[in-house]
Amino acid sequence: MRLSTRARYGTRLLLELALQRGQQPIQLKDVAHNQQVSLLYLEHLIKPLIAAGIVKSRRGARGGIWLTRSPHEIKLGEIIRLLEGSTTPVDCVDIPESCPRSSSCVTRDVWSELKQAMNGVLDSITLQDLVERHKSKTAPSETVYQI
Amino acid sequence: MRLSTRARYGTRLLLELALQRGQQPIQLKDVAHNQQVSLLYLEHLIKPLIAAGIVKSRRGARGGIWLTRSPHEIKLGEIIRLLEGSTTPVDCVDIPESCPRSSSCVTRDVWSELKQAMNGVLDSITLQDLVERHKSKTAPSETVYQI
DNA sequence: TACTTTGTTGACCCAATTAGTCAACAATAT
DNA sequence: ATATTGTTGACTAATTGGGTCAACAAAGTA
Repeated sequence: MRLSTRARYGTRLLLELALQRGQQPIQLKDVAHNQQVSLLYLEHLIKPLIAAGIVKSRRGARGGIWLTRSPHEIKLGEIIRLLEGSTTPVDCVDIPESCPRSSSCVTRDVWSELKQAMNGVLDSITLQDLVERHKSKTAPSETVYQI
Repeated sequence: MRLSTRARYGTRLLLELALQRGQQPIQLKDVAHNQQVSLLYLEHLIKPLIAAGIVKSRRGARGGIWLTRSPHEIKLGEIIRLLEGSTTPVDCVDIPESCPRSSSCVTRDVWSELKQAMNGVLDSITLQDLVERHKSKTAPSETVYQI
């Protein structure tokens, strides 16, 4: 049940875009550097995100990429499903015809519940949530700070 | 985030043992036939289950395998973790040292919540639950039955 | 005892997927 | 023009998943 690096790197890529959200497009090169991921690899990850319209890009000097929507309108589930294909633990949950047992299979029901639980978690968290969590991790409230 | 066939076949194997629970050991050959899975493959799946003590076996004529515990004492989570290694979506959740970002990484926190949600579902279901679900699927109550 | 049955083990293999690189190309700003 | 930056498709390397084979070990049965 491992998550692919596509999904993990992709999430960090988008988090980076959310954190640096501003006027300027952000360069893939910088994201690659900040997140310590190969630029060549990121170039491929970005494709489905652009295709889905979550990210836009501009080529050429001072080009780059940016989020098209506000971070609190982007659910993690959406990202993961996009990069991972689906969150289903087993094909038969999405495509009943892929297995003749589907209608009578009790384990299939369990995998379906598993998928729902996963989506439940992932759809309850937005990019904005990640941004806030990140801020509170890296810059703890001053009242907490001690000598 | 796909479940391996190990976990799926293994679950079905144990369900089969729970359904046929009785005096006689059950032969792997029969399970393979009923579940339409290669016997040669099942032989390997059974190994960790025996090692963990969930299943016992006897060789030779009229040998076979059987559950050592009552089905309502066997959680699905236990089975999956055994066959899949762990339910963690990412190594760093189980082994923080595997990534230098661990302590400050907000995506790691999310993957950790994901793991917990999955374990929550899987640990709330026992083999006995599966047995009952199976029975109610294959032999629906007579009051429901209609002409 | 000899033979049959059944589980056990380790080595091996094949295919698919994942992760990642390279190089040529297309667009855009200066 | 030319620097810069994203885009694309082909390619490769490594890993994993799924599965087979063959030799072996134990336990019953004639």
